[in-house]
Amino acid sequence: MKISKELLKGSTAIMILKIISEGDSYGYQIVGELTKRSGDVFKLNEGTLYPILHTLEKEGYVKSYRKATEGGRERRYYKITLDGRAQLDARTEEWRIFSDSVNKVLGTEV
Amino acid sequence: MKISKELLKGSTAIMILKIISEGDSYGYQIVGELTKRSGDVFKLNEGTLYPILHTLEKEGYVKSYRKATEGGRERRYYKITLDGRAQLDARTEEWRIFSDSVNKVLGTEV
DNA sequence: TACTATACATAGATTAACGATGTATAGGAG
DNA sequence: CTCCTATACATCGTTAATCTATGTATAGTA
Repeated sequence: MKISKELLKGSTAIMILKIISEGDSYGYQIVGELTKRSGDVFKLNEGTLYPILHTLEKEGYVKSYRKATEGGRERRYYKITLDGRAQLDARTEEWRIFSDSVNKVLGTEV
Repeated sequence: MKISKELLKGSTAIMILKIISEGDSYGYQIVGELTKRSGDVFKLNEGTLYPILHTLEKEGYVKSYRKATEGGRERRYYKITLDGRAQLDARTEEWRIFSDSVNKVLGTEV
């Protein structure tokens, strides 16, 4: 099923931050990881991903560095900062409260 | 906690439809019901609610009718249609898949 | 009589995600 | 060697949902 892009709003950045928090990662890898973990539900567009990464860096939640593969290809890796970890915790809690509340209204609680 | 408005996007219309599905309801009542059920997490603005109601009606998911209270005050009640019920089911399922997927990525599963 | 809650409505601003498009390189197929 | 595909990063313009602000009007209360 294709998920409406509107549902996605506000939750994409935190999922990206979560993936980076588990180990330095680069753009293309993040897209793949998100697709895999969500069971093909989320297929992030590059036009969505890269601006988010730039914003996260500008806000100080991640730091990037360039590194070459064995093949000589350059990649831009992202590393989470302390501020980023705090932000991740806060937004994860926010997600929990939000989704609980929606479930209460919809009556889809377990 | 105040929930980021971006998280809300895409889930508001379905919550409104759900409330109407349980009994004819009018604007102001819906706002109050949503606030109550979510435990004060969702406090919908009127500027958000009314355009959504108009859109739901234009799409054929609800039908409205005017009715006066004992006091003589006019209210616009909304009633869900058959199409609206089908839409509610479909979007509820979409929400379930979406939130499951976010939880998978965030590792917040039970 | 004045204020507050109820009740509905619309306009403009903001913002996130999307699609389209562009650049460049590595690796494999032919 | 050449062409094609996958990888890798990037930006621009569009779309859409919500918000804030503002407006109108009436019922009930102080």
